Amino acid sequence: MQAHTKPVNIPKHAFEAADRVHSSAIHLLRGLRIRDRESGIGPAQLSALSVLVFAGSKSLAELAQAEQVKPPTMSRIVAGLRRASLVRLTSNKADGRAIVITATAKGVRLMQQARVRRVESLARAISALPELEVGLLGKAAEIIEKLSRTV
Amino acid sequence: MQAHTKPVNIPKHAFEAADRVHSSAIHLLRGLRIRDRESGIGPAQLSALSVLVFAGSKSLAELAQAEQVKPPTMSRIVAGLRRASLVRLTSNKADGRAIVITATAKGVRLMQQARVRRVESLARAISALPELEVGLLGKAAEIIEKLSRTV
DNA sequence: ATAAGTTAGTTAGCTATGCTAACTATATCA
DNA sequence: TGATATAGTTAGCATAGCTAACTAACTTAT
Repeated sequence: MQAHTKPVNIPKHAFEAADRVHSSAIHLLRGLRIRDRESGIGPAQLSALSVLVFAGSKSLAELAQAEQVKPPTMSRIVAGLRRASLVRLTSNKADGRAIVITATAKGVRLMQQARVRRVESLARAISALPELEVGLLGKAAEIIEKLSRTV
Repeated sequence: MQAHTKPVNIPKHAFEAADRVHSSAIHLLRGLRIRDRESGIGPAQLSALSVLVFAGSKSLAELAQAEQVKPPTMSRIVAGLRRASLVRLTSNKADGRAIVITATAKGVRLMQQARVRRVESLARAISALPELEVGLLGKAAEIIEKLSRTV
Protein backbone atom coordinates (compact mmCIF):
# COMPACT_ATOMS: atom_id res chain seq x y z
CA MET A 1 0.00 0.00 0.00
CA GLN A 2 2.98 2.30 -0.33
CA ALA A 3 4.36 4.28 -3.25
CA HIS A 4 6.82 1.92 -4.87
CA THR A 5 8.96 4.61 -6.44
CA LYS A 6 12.71 4.45 -6.20
CA PRO A 7 13.17 7.23 -3.67
CA VAL A 8 16.92 7.53 -4.03
CA ASN A 9 17.42 8.60 -7.63
CA ILE A 10 16.41 12.23 -7.05
CA PRO A 11 19.19 14.36 -5.60
CA LYS A 12 18.29 16.05 -2.34
CA HIS A 13 18.97 19.56 -3.62
CA ALA A 14 16.53 19.02 -6.52
CA PHE A 15 13.87 17.79 -4.13
CA GLU A 16 14.37 20.81 -1.89
CA ALA A 17 14.24 23.22 -4.81
CA ALA A 18 11.06 21.52 -6.03
CA ASP A 19 9.57 21.80 -2.56
CA ARG A 20 10.30 25.51 -2.35
CA VAL A 21 9.01 26.23 -5.86
CA HIS A 22 5.85 24.21 -5.17
CA SER A 23 5.24 25.91 -1.86
CA SER A 24 5.79 29.42 -3.20
CA ALA A 25 3.45 28.78 -6.14
CA ILE A 26 0.73 27.62 -3.74
CA HIS A 27 1.13 30.66 -1.51
CA LEU A 28 1.18 33.03 -4.46
CA LEU A 29 -2.01 31.70 -6.03
CA ARG A 30 -3.73 31.44 -2.65
CA GLY A 31 -3.29 35.19 -2.37
CA LEU A 32 -4.25 36.05 -5.93
CA ARG A 33 -7.41 33.97 -6.16
CA ILE A 34 -9.16 36.02 -3.49
CA ARG A 35 -10.12 38.61 -6.06
CA ASP A 36 -11.73 36.05 -8.34
CA ARG A 37 -14.89 36.34 -6.24
CA GLU A 38 -15.49 39.74 -7.80
CA SER A 39 -16.00 38.04 -11.15
CA GLY A 40 -19.42 36.79 -10.06
CA ILE A 41 -18.88 33.27 -11.39
CA GLY A 42 -17.41 30.18 -9.74
CA PRO A 43 -13.77 29.06 -10.01
CA ALA A 44 -14.45 26.17 -12.40
CA GLN A 45 -16.43 28.40 -14.75
CA LEU A 46 -13.76 31.10 -14.61
CA SER A 47 -10.99 28.61 -15.36
CA ALA A 48 -12.87 27.00 -18.25
CA LEU A 49 -13.61 30.43 -19.67
CA SER A 50 -9.93 31.35 -19.51
CA VAL A 51 -9.08 28.33 -21.66
CA LEU A 52 -11.66 29.39 -24.23
CA VAL A 53 -10.45 32.99 -24.25
CA PHE A 54 -6.73 32.26 -24.39
CA ALA A 55 -6.69 29.07 -26.46
CA GLY A 56 -9.80 29.56 -28.62
CA SER A 57 -12.92 27.51 -29.26
CA LYS A 58 -13.04 23.93 -28.00
CA SER A 59 -15.31 20.91 -28.04
CA LEU A 60 -16.71 19.72 -24.73
CA ALA A 61 -14.31 16.78 -24.57
CA GLU A 62 -11.30 18.99 -25.31
CA LEU A 63 -12.32 21.48 -22.67
CA ALA A 64 -12.88 18.71 -20.14
CA GLN A 65 -9.42 17.33 -20.81
CA ALA A 66 -7.80 20.76 -20.57
CA GLU A 67 -9.47 21.29 -17.22
CA GLN A 68 -8.83 17.76 -16.00
CA VAL A 69 -12.49 17.00 -15.34
CA LYS A 70 -14.87 14.40 -16.80
CA PRO A 71 -17.30 15.32 -19.57
CA PRO A 72 -20.42 15.36 -17.37
CA THR A 73 -18.76 17.87 -15.07
CA MET A 74 -17.74 20.10 -17.96
CA SER A 75 -21.23 19.77 -19.42
CA ARG A 76 -22.66 21.46 -16.34
CA ILE A 77 -19.90 24.09 -16.16
CA VAL A 78 -20.60 25.03 -19.79
CA ALA A 79 -24.34 25.11 -19.08
CA GLY A 80 -23.62 27.68 -16.36
CA LEU A 81 -21.44 29.78 -18.66
CA ARG A 82 -24.13 29.62 -21.30
CA ARG A 83 -26.85 30.70 -18.86
CA ALA A 84 -24.69 33.73 -18.09
CA SER A 85 -24.21 34.40 -21.84
CA LEU A 86 -20.45 34.06 -21.50
CA VAL A 87 -20.15 31.34 -24.15
CA ARG A 88 -22.03 30.39 -27.30
CA LEU A 89 -22.57 26.83 -28.52
CA THR A 90 -22.57 26.07 -32.22
CA SER A 91 -22.70 22.78 -34.04
CA ASN A 92 -19.74 21.18 -35.71
CA LYS A 93 -20.50 20.86 -39.42
CA ALA A 94 -18.18 17.89 -39.77
CA ASP A 95 -19.57 15.94 -36.80
CA GLY A 96 -23.17 16.29 -35.71
CA ARG A 97 -22.50 14.89 -32.25
CA ALA A 98 -19.92 17.46 -31.29
CA ILE A 99 -20.45 21.04 -30.11
CA VAL A 100 -18.19 24.03 -30.61
CA ILE A 101 -17.90 26.18 -27.50
CA THR A 102 -16.82 29.78 -28.03
CA ALA A 103 -16.44 32.69 -25.60
CA THR A 104 -18.80 35.59 -26.33
CA ALA A 105 -17.65 39.22 -26.31
CA LYS A 106 -19.11 39.44 -22.81
CA GLY A 107 -17.14 36.35 -21.81
CA VAL A 108 -13.89 37.77 -23.18
CA ARG A 109 -14.48 41.04 -21.35
CA LEU A 110 -15.21 39.30 -18.03
CA MET A 111 -12.14 37.12 -18.37
CA GLN A 112 -9.80 39.97 -19.18
CA GLN A 113 -11.06 41.97 -16.22
CA ALA A 114 -10.60 38.95 -13.94
CA ARG A 115 -7.05 38.46 -15.20
CA VAL A 116 -6.16 42.09 -14.67
CA ARG A 117 -7.56 41.99 -11.13
CA ARG A 118 -5.44 38.92 -10.36
CA VAL A 119 -2.22 40.12 -11.88
CA GLU A 120 -2.51 43.76 -10.85
CA SER A 121 -1.57 43.40 -7.19
CA LEU A 122 1.27 41.04 -8.07
CA ALA A 123 2.53 43.50 -10.69
CA ARG A 124 2.45 46.30 -8.13
CA ALA A 125 4.53 44.21 -5.72
CA ILE A 126 6.95 43.25 -8.49
CA SER A 127 7.42 46.86 -9.57
CA ALA A 128 8.90 47.55 -6.12
CA LEU A 129 11.64 44.96 -6.65
CA PRO A 130 15.16 45.78 -7.89
CA GLU A 131 15.54 45.40 -11.66
CA LEU A 132 17.76 42.37 -11.18
CA GLU A 133 15.12 40.40 -9.31
CA VAL A 134 12.44 41.23 -11.86
CA GLY A 135 14.64 39.78 -14.56
CA LEU A 136 15.30 36.72 -12.44
CA LEU A 137 11.56 36.16 -11.99
CA GLY A 138 11.03 36.38 -15.73
CA LYS A 139 13.67 33.73 -16.39
CA ALA A 140 12.32 31.52 -13.61
CA ALA A 141 8.77 31.79 -15.03
CA GLU A 142 10.12 30.60 -18.37
CA ILE A 143 11.81 27.59 -16.77
CA ILE A 144 8.74 26.71 -14.71
CA GLU A 145 6.53 26.99 -17.78
CA LYS A 146 8.82 24.56 -19.57
CA LEU A 147 8.90 22.20 -16.58
CA SER A 148 5.12 22.16 -16.27
CA ARG A 149 4.91 20.67 -19.75
CA THR A 150 7.17 17.80 -18.64
CA VAL A 151 5.90 16.87 -15.17
CA MET B 1 -18.38 50.45 -6.04
CA GLN B 2 -15.27 50.15 -8.16
CA ALA B 3 -11.66 49.44 -7.31
CA HIS B 4 -10.23 52.92 -6.92
CA THR B 5 -6.68 51.99 -7.81
CA LYS B 6 -4.58 54.20 -10.02
CA PRO B 7 -4.23 51.95 -13.06
CA VAL B 8 -1.31 53.77 -14.62
CA ASN B 9 1.40 53.56 -11.98
CA ILE B 10 2.47 50.00 -12.80
CA PRO B 11 5.27 49.78 -15.38
CA LYS B 12 4.53 47.55 -18.32
CA HIS B 13 7.53 45.31 -17.74
CA ALA B 14 6.37 44.59 -14.18
CA PHE B 15 2.90 43.72 -15.42
CA GLU B 16 4.34 41.37 -18.02
CA ALA B 17 6.62 39.69 -15.51
CA ALA B 18 3.66 39.29 -13.16
CA ASP B 19 1.62 37.79 -15.96
CA ARG B 20 4.28 35.24 -16.80
CA VAL B 21 4.89 34.29 -13.16
CA HIS B 22 1.14 33.95 -12.58
CA SER B 23 0.62 31.87 -15.67
CA SER B 24 3.55 29.55 -14.99
CA ALA B 25 2.40 28.98 -11.39
CA ILE B 26 -1.08 28.03 -12.64
CA HIS B 27 0.31 25.60 -15.20
CA LEU B 28 2.70 24.06 -12.71
CA LEU B 29 0.07 23.42 -10.05
CA ARG B 30 -2.46 22.21 -12.63
CA GLY B 31 -0.01 19.45 -13.47
CA LEU B 32 0.96 18.59 -9.91
CA ARG B 33 -2.52 18.41 -8.41
CA ILE B 34 -3.49 15.43 -10.56
CA ARG B 35 -1.82 13.08 -8.13
CA ASP B 36 -3.75 14.44 -5.16
CA ARG B 37 -6.61 12.12 -6.11
CA GLU B 38 -4.55 9.21 -4.83
CA SER B 39 -4.80 10.65 -1.32
CA GLY B 40 -8.42 9.51 -1.07
CA ILE B 41 -9.66 12.81 0.40
CA GLY B 42 -10.98 15.96 -1.28
CA PRO B 43 -8.87 19.01 -2.11
CA ALA B 44 -10.28 21.19 0.67
CA GLN B 45 -9.62 18.52 3.29
CA LEU B 46 -6.11 17.92 1.95
CA SER B 47 -5.30 21.62 2.01
CA ALA B 48 -6.67 22.13 5.53
CA LEU B 49 -4.70 19.10 6.72
CA SER B 50 -1.51 20.53 5.23
CA VAL B 51 -1.94 23.69 7.31
CA LEU B 52 -2.36 21.60 10.46
CA VAL B 53 0.67 19.45 9.65
CA PHE B 54 3.02 22.24 8.64
CA ALA B 55 1.85 25.04 10.91
CA GLY B 56 0.59 23.05 13.92
CA SER B 57 -2.72 22.94 15.80
CA LYS B 58 -5.33 25.59 15.06
CA SER B 59 -8.76 26.67 16.20
CA LEU B 60 -11.60 26.42 13.71
CA ALA B 61 -11.63 30.17 13.09
CA GLU B 62 -7.86 30.27 12.53
CA LEU B 63 -8.02 27.37 10.11
CA ALA B 64 -10.93 28.96 8.24
CA GLN B 65 -8.96 32.18 7.89
CA ALA B 66 -5.82 30.37 6.72
CA GLU B 67 -7.87 28.58 4.08
CA GLN B 68 -9.89 31.65 3.11
CA VAL B 69 -13.25 30.04 3.82
CA LYS B 70 -16.04 30.88 6.27
CA PRO B 71 -16.37 29.02 9.58
CA PRO B 72 -19.39 26.88 8.54
CA THR B 73 -17.43 25.60 5.55
CA MET B 74 -14.42 24.74 7.70
CA SER B 75 -16.69 23.12 10.25
CA ARG B 76 -17.75 20.57 7.65
CA ILE B 77 -14.23 20.08 6.28
CA VAL B 78 -12.98 19.33 9.79
CA ALA B 79 -15.92 16.97 10.38
CA GLY B 80 -14.79 15.04 7.29
CA LEU B 81 -11.18 14.91 8.47
CA ARG B 82 -12.36 13.72 11.86
CA ARG B 83 -14.52 10.97 10.35
CA ALA B 84 -11.40 9.75 8.57
CA SER B 85 -9.41 9.93 11.84
CA LEU B 86 -6.96 12.39 10.28
CA VAL B 87 -7.46 15.05 12.97
CA ARG B 88 -8.34 15.04 16.67
CA LEU B 89 -10.42 17.71 18.41
CA THR B 90 -9.62 18.74 21.97
CA SER B 91 -11.05 21.50 24.08
CA ASN B 92 -9.25 24.72 24.83
CA LYS B 93 -8.75 24.95 28.60
CA ALA B 94 -8.66 28.72 28.49
CA ASP B 95 -11.83 29.13 26.38
CA GLY B 96 -14.62 26.60 26.57
CA ARG B 97 -16.14 27.73 23.28
CA ALA B 98 -13.06 27.07 21.19
CA ILE B 99 -11.76 23.76 19.85
CA VAL B 100 -8.16 22.76 19.23
CA ILE B 101 -7.73 20.87 15.96
CA THR B 102 -4.62 18.69 15.68
CA ALA B 103 -3.44 16.32 12.97
CA THR B 104 -3.23 12.68 14.10
CA ALA B 105 -0.24 10.45 13.27
CA LYS B 106 -2.36 9.01 10.46
CA GLY B 107 -3.07 12.54 9.22
CA VAL B 108 0.61 13.47 9.27
CA ARG B 109 1.50 10.32 7.36
CA LEU B 110 -1.17 10.88 4.71
CA MET B 111 -0.10 14.50 4.25
CA GLN B 112 3.58 13.69 3.90
CA GLN B 113 2.86 11.01 1.32
CA ALA B 114 0.65 13.41 -0.63
CA ARG B 115 3.36 16.05 -0.56
CA VAL B 116 6.01 13.62 -1.77
CA ARG B 117 3.74 12.47 -4.61
CA ARG B 118 3.23 16.08 -5.67
CA VAL B 119 6.82 17.22 -5.43
CA GLU B 120 8.47 14.04 -6.68
CA SER B 121 7.75 14.46 -10.39
CA LEU B 122 8.72 18.13 -10.23
CA ALA B 123 11.94 17.22 -8.43
CA ARG B 124 12.72 14.65 -11.11
CA ALA B 125 12.26 17.29 -13.82
CA ILE B 126 14.34 19.79 -11.90
CA SER B 127 17.18 17.32 -11.44
CA ALA B 128 17.59 17.28 -15.22
CA LEU B 129 18.23 21.03 -15.32
CA PRO B 130 21.69 22.60 -15.37
CA GLU B 131 22.95 23.54 -11.90
CA LEU B 132 22.66 27.23 -12.76
CA GLU B 133 18.93 27.02 -13.46
CA VAL B 134 18.27 25.05 -10.28
CA GLY B 135 19.89 27.80 -8.30
CA LEU B 136 17.89 30.40 -10.18
CA LEU B 137 14.65 28.57 -9.33
CA GLY B 138 15.59 28.50 -5.66
CA LYS B 139 16.18 32.26 -5.62
CA ALA B 140 12.96 32.90 -7.52
CA ALA B 141 10.99 30.75 -5.08
CA GLU B 142 12.33 32.85 -2.25
CA ILE B 143 11.29 36.08 -3.97
CA ILE B 144 7.85 34.72 -4.81
CA GLU B 145 7.37 33.52 -1.23
CA LYS B 146 8.19 37.01 -0.03
CA LEU B 147 5.87 38.59 -2.61
CA SER B 148 2.96 36.37 -1.68
CA ARG B 149 3.03 37.81 1.82
CA THR B 150 2.63 41.31 0.35
CA VAL B 151 0.05 40.91 -2.37
C1' DA C 1 -24.44 39.48 40.43
C1' DT C 2 -26.93 39.45 36.67
C1' DA C 3 -28.53 41.18 32.27
C1' DA C 4 -26.82 42.52 27.79
C1' DG C 5 -23.77 42.00 24.33
C1' DT C 6 -19.98 39.44 21.94
C1' DT C 7 -17.60 35.49 20.18
C1' DA C 8 -16.81 30.34 18.74
C1' DG C 9 -18.86 26.75 16.47
C1' DT C 10 -22.76 24.18 14.52
C1' DT C 11 -26.93 23.33 11.78
C1' DA C 12 -30.00 24.08 7.83
C1' DG C 13 -30.58 25.00 3.30
C1' DC C 14 -29.03 26.89 -1.04
C1' DT C 15 -25.55 26.71 -5.24
C1' DA C 16 -21.48 24.99 -7.61
C1' DT C 17 -18.38 21.30 -8.75
C1' DG C 18 -16.51 16.68 -8.74
C1' DC C 19 -17.69 11.60 -9.79
C1' DT C 20 -19.97 7.09 -12.05
C1' DA C 21 -23.75 4.89 -14.41
C1' DA C 22 -26.95 5.03 -17.79
C1' DC C 23 -29.06 7.27 -21.58
C1' DT C 24 -29.61 9.58 -26.61
C1' DA C 25 -27.92 10.67 -30.93
C1' DT C 26 -24.61 10.48 -34.41
C1' DA C 27 -20.57 8.21 -36.84
C1' DT C 28 -18.11 4.45 -38.40
C1' DC C 29 -17.18 -0.23 -39.68
C1' DA C 30 -17.99 -5.08 -40.95
C1' DT D 1 -27.83 -3.06 -42.65
C1' DG D 2 -26.62 -4.01 -38.22
C1' DA D 3 -22.98 -3.75 -34.64
C1' DT D 4 -19.88 -0.88 -32.36
C1' DA D 5 -17.79 3.34 -31.00
C1' DT D 6 -17.92 8.21 -29.80
C1' DA D 7 -19.94 12.99 -28.17
C1' DG D 8 -22.68 14.85 -25.04
C1' DT D 9 -26.51 14.87 -21.49
C1' DT D 10 -29.18 13.34 -17.49
C1' DA D 11 -29.65 11.32 -12.87
C1' DG D 12 -28.02 10.68 -8.55
C1' DC D 13 -24.38 10.90 -5.12
C1' DA D 14 -20.46 13.39 -2.33
C1' DT D 15 -17.70 17.47 -1.34
C1' DA D 16 -17.22 22.28 -0.83
C1' DG D 17 -18.57 27.11 -0.95
C1' DC D 18 -22.06 30.66 0.94
C1' DT D 19 -25.69 33.15 4.31
C1' DA D 20 -28.96 32.95 8.04
C1' DA D 21 -30.10 31.40 12.28
C1' DC D 22 -29.05 28.83 16.26
C1' DT D 23 -26.46 27.21 20.93
C1' DA D 24 -23.05 27.75 24.27
C1' DA D 25 -19.59 30.30 26.58
C1' DC D 26 -17.15 34.37 27.59
C1' DT D 27 -17.10 39.60 28.64
C1' DT D 28 -18.91 43.94 30.05
C1' DA D 29 -21.86 47.24 32.22
C1' DT D 30 -24.94 48.30 35.48
